[in-house]
Amino acid sequence: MRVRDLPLSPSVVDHFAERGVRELYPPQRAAVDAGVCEGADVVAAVPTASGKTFVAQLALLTADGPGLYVCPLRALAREKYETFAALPGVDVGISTGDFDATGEALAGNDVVVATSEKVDSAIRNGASWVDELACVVVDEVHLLGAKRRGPTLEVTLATLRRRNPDLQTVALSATVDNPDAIADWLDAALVESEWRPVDLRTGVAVGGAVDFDDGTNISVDVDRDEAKADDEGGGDGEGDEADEPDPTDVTAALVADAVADGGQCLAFVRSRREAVDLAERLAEDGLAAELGIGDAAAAAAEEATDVDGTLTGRQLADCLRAGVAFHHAGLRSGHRGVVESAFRERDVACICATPTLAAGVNVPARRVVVRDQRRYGEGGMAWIPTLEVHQMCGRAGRPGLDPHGEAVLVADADTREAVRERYVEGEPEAVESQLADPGSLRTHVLAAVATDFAATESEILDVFEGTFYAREAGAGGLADAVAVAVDDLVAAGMVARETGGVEDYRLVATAVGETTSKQYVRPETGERIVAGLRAAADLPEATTLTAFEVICDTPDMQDTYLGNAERAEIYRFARTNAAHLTTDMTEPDDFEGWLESVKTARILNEWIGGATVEELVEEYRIGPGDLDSRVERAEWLLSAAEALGETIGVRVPAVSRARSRL
DNA sequence: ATGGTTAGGCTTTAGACAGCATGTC
DNA sequence: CTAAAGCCTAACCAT
Repeated sequence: MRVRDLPLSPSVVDHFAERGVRELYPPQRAAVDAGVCEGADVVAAVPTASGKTFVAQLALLTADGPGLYVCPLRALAREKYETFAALPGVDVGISTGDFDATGEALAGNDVVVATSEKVDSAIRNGASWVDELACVVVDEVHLLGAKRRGPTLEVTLATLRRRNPDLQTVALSATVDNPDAIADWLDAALVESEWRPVDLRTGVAVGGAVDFDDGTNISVDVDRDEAKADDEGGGDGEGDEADEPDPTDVTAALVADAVADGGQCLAFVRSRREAVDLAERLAEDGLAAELGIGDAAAAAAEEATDVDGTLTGRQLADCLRAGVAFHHAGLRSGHRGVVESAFRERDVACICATPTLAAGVNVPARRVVVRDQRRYGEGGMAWIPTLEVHQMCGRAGRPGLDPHGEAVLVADADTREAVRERYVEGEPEAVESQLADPGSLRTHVLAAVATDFAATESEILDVFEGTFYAREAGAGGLADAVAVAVDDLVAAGMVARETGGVEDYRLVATAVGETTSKQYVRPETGERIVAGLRAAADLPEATTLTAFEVICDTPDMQDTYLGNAERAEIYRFARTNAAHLTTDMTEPDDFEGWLESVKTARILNEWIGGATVEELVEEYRIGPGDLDSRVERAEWLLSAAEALGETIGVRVPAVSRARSRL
């Protein structure tokens, strides 16, 4: 099947031809056969980089009206925006929290690219363009199973479809265990495929020997570092443990092997620090020395240095000069951008990364090495989900550049079988709805009431009827949980029962509930802010610290790790500033959590007081990127606080002061 | 006394979405 | 239901 046989305009056909796209890949063909070009609902569960974007473009270009492309990451939204904008004759708009092409202008676009939260927010704020859509494409639908963001996605999709029954829905998913359930939910045709444009072989490495799933194997020389080699000579009771090479040495050898062969590599590790350590080690090994990476790498290092004078920045620059980089969420977006583009330009031979890179922007490599398959989480060390490891592995293989991609999981003799079974042969997990989570349900129940979509519990259930959860668990499955959510919201002062008759009442959002929903904060956050503002108004002197304490002590602010060594210091800080804090230290519900909030508040307060990134990063042991994200959230939450203050008629000047100083 | 080594204990641990109204080059 | 690695310090050992 050829592109020019599709119902596309000649200029679009030319556009694709210029990029070498003339023939459809098998999964794309299957999607066309399923009717993506004729308005049919389609779920495509296919591997990363097998041409999902093209399927999205087909749906959006052939739709009879404006289209919406929903994706989970802002960086991804930006990337898709660029590729859609390159299409001839298509007006594209983008709408994400950090980058918004003016609300009303979106109505005029042929295609809008947005994050799911932004679409949800647009619905809550009554944006008109969402009702005029002819087609919605949801990328990475398997995120339906994500703890907090999954419910948003399914409720948003359900709402869009409910308000617009003719809406064509196209959902793109990674390969998961139950794509049929997703297709069933959307009444869509299912396209399932394992096909990839570049073959991928996955192997398990024990020592320097790698066995791939296609029966081939390779071996690499593992240089052990001296310290390990030394203690092997001395130890006697260790037995065969001496024969067990260090996973980091194995990883380094696998990376060096790929690089020596002219390929680029991604190495995934468990923590940020280990990503940095590994990158520094590879740089020291002179990994990319003979690659002639020289000038361009120096330029990238310079760019990294220009971002800030942080320790992280200096480490990154040093690594880049050696043709290596690290990548994790503690990096500022400027640093991430430098690393990503340097890698794409092939000025970097290897990126050592945490999972940020697994699902983010496009950075294909010849070989992917997954050093750690277990990671610390709630409740100790746990296996990383198969889906996630598959996404890391899926980054291997660059079309047109590599004969095939290679993914190598580093194991040892004891774990080899478990790793092989779980990740090489194992199926990815099934996607499960998280909507029943009380916290999520509360926010979406409030949204339904606040937008006047529902005024009774049974109407709320109607709103949720189109949801993945309802399809899986049955319509009545949510009734009890919704009743609890309503009670909670009434108790929180977000929703009121307006009696009309004896047993007859209507649910109405209170002014506070409405503002909370529109500001897109969770009900608990709205509640905490309202209480905080009232308390702040009673304080003899509310300062910017007060404002920060209030917004940091909410579930919408990410918490900041509080080390044992710092705890006493933060405690003292809280005591000496007790007059400016809204919480009585002697009887907090969650003292530890509150102390963490105080730490975050203190950081933000010093930030507006003129402290530099360098100082704060040093003093509070957080990454530069962590500071940025907290500042960003603080801006949002302070504006929510201002809006809430207005609706309850409590003015706290410190809130506005803090906000303008940010 | 000095220097070096080791055992044991303590600390730390992935990621990232959202509002809104103006002003500016 | 589930951990592991780095760093610091104190103790210990050899010279």
